[in-house]
Amino acid sequence: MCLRRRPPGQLLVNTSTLPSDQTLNAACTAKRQQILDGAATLFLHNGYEGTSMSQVAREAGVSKGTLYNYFDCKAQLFSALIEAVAETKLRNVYERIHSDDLDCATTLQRVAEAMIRTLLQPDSMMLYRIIVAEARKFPLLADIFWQRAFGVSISTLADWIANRAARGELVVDDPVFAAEQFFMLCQTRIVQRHRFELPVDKSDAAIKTVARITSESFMKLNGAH
Amino acid sequence: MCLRRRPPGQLLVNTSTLPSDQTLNAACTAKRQQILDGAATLFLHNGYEGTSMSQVAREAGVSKGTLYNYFDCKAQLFSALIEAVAETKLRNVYERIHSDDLDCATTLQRVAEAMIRTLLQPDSMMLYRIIVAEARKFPLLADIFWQRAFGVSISTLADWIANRAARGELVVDDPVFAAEQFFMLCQTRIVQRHRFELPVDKSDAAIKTVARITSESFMKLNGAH
Amino acid sequence: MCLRRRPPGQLLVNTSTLPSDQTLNAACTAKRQQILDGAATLFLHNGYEGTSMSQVAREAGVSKGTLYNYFDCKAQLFSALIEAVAETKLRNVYERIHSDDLDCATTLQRVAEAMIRTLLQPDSMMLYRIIVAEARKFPLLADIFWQRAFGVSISTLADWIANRAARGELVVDDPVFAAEQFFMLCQTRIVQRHRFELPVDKSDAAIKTVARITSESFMKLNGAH
Amino acid sequence: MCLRRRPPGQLLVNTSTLPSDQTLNAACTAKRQQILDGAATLFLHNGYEGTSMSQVAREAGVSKGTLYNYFDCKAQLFSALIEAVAETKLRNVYERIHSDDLDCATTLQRVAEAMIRTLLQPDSMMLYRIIVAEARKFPLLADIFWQRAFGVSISTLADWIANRAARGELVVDDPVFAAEQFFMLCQTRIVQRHRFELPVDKSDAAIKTVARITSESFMKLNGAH
DNA sequence: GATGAATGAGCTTTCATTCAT
DNA sequence: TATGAATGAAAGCTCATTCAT
Repeated sequence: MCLRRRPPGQLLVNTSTLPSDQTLNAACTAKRQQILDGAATLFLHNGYEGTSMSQVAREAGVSKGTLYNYFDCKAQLFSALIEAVAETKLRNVYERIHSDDLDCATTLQRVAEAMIRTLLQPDSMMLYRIIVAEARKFPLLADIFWQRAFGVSISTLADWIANRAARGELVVDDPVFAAEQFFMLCQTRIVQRHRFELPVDKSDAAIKTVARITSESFMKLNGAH
Repeated sequence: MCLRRRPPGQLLVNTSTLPSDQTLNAACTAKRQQILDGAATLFLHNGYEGTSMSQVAREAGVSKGTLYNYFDCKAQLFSALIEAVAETKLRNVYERIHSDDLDCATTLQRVAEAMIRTLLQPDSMMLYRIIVAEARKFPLLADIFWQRAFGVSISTLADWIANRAARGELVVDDPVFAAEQFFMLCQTRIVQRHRFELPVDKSDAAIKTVARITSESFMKLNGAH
Repeated sequence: MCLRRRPPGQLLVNTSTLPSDQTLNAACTAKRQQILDGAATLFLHNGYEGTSMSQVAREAGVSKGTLYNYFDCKAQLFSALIEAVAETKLRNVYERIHSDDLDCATTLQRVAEAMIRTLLQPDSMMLYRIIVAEARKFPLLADIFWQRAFGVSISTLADWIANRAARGELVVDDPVFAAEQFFMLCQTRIVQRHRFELPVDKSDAAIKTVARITSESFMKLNGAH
Repeated sequence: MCLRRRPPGQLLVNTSTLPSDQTLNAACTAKRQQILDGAATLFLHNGYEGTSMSQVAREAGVSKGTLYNYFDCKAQLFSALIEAVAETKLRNVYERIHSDDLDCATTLQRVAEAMIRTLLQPDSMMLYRIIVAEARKFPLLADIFWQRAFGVSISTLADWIANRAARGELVVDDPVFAAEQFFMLCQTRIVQRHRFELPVDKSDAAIKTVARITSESFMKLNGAH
């Protein structure tokens, strides 16, 4: 048995025991991916407790036995899934950051807009919900999520900020902290309220406005003047 | 065909049917409170799905039947609990705001510090996790939480900001948005990372530093000069 | 607000979704039959509400999980059982009708006797009790019971009556109504009283007497003279 | 404790222990009637298992404690109720029989019609369902029902038949059996089918037709010619 | 006598996991 | 390796009955 259903304390999933990518042959990987695809649909819709292994098996088109050939238990499947999903979600945000032939304010506004839109996507929103909800049970998960999603965004932006500071366009002591502030400011109003399922204007115009204010605020805080 | 346990759509709990603050007699209230206390311990530790009604009964020292005499179903108990908890959690934050004979920067720094400390408390942290996780299933919950916790903090701060702007100490177009930005900035680094269970310096000094930076940032954005 | 266990209205079990007589493989059918056998014992003894799924599982020698692998819910198991039982119960009655080289009165007396004996069997009696008791909750059940049991008997007898009328041995306007009257007359005294658990002579002789009177009555009502 | 919830064998309620009518003071009787009225509504709508003591208490406007002051257990309350209800239900049927200044056929047709209408009433129908369903568990109940309802009707009609036979209008060997046959014939088609919740024409015309056929049939079987 | 809060066994149903084929 | 039938613990919830007030 892998795990008790309702663990009294922490539910530790040692991700180091996951079959790592390099040692898997192709056929195995294909089936594994098939399972992960099915799992993604369900976990991101219904959460961890709301998804049953039978559902995953059906959705993925494999038997329950096969499921357990590839993943030792539900928690491990979940971990593997979040690992896979987190990686791809915020990619377009920091790709945006690299297109940096524009002035600071404009770039930041575009990044802010991309960030807001990404965070509002149903998948991302659900991912955030799940990670925050299950972070205590799956501490490694949050770590993975941070490293592959938020963390990457922050360090990418921090690098960009340091670069612009070097050029004299910004004046920044701690680029990482500044980047973190920037991402927090992005979440003002729309993202934050949407997380609480509160009614809020999520129109294009509203998003652009928050993005603009965020960019302007950042420039006020860290601009060269 | 057969009754589904997990409804596909929303699980609406009409909180207006909760025994409200009418004149419940003392005995009734005492037992009710006893149940809520037990429920708090468990729900705030293990989340909604992770807590069973049997556990709550045992923890509260009552029988399952008694549980259901006071609350129609698990969802309603949960709702009532969150309602009760949310109310008390952020109270000290906005009480801090009213002690306003100090200069802006100092007041804001104290508010930021109180906010950070509150959000870092295990209960608050768990409350945030649960609300975000279950907001889809319990839309009214998030609403309550917002109205009694975050919402109150924001509008209290917004009022203070408007007041200081009237005095000429701040220059602010949209006091509510400014307040929302302030609270987002409070969550930079420590709170945010703690939510993801990432290692982060949560020392007094670290908290004071983030509070100071937050206050300074706000003043840069909205100060009279 | 919360999910009610007992719906106020009808409990519809769409029997068309029951695994029908398709080509179920042998193993599946064997286990299914094993469950139905256990269910028959209990439901026919204790009725629908008086039988629990745990009891059925124990009686059938399977786990509760297995029960639910074969039947979606208690109502469906019950429906499937009644469907299976109803079919076999009255078969020997209408088989009796086909042996028709005898004169009318003798044939009818034999049919009446078979009918009375069948209706007095503990299983049939209990089946009648259950169907009548649960007809409101399971309208399709009564329908099935009628179509496979009483209905078949009536239409078989009605055909026989029409045939004899064509031969000039009977004079009948409405063969179906005549058949219905015949079956009601069969239930006079012994069957009726037994249904109410009243003391009544159920001896062979008594049965033969009622059968004879029934046959004679029918001939008086519909005989050629 | 009065009775186990799910009795393994028979559920005997010794009705001789019911507080008999003469020894009860007025106040007590009033409350008792109040309870029985509430119980009638529920038991006749939802059956024995489908009715809870809490519901009865609420419907009757008394506390559960009071319920148990007047009736030792659910089974006894149910017994007392059926006893009370059965008595009143078929009264109008045999009252019809006494108005006997008409010719046989007409009287019988009126009695048949009254009988059919009575049996089709929702209360009577439900009473029949309940008695038949619970007869095994409550053997005394069915006895009571027979003695106060069906039995009275039969013996009243049998007396009338004997009287008319003495007048030479009928030729009957066994008036009781003839009466039983008459009541069975009344149940042909409409009543029988309605018991199985099958669709059937329950119009005034249809009822009159069955009543007429029943009367004619009886006259054919037992008329003076 | 009347109340209704409290009890706890029992109900239907779900689901992670195993294992014979 | 893949299957899916089988398991059984545990879930949410009900209800006849008791008893302190």
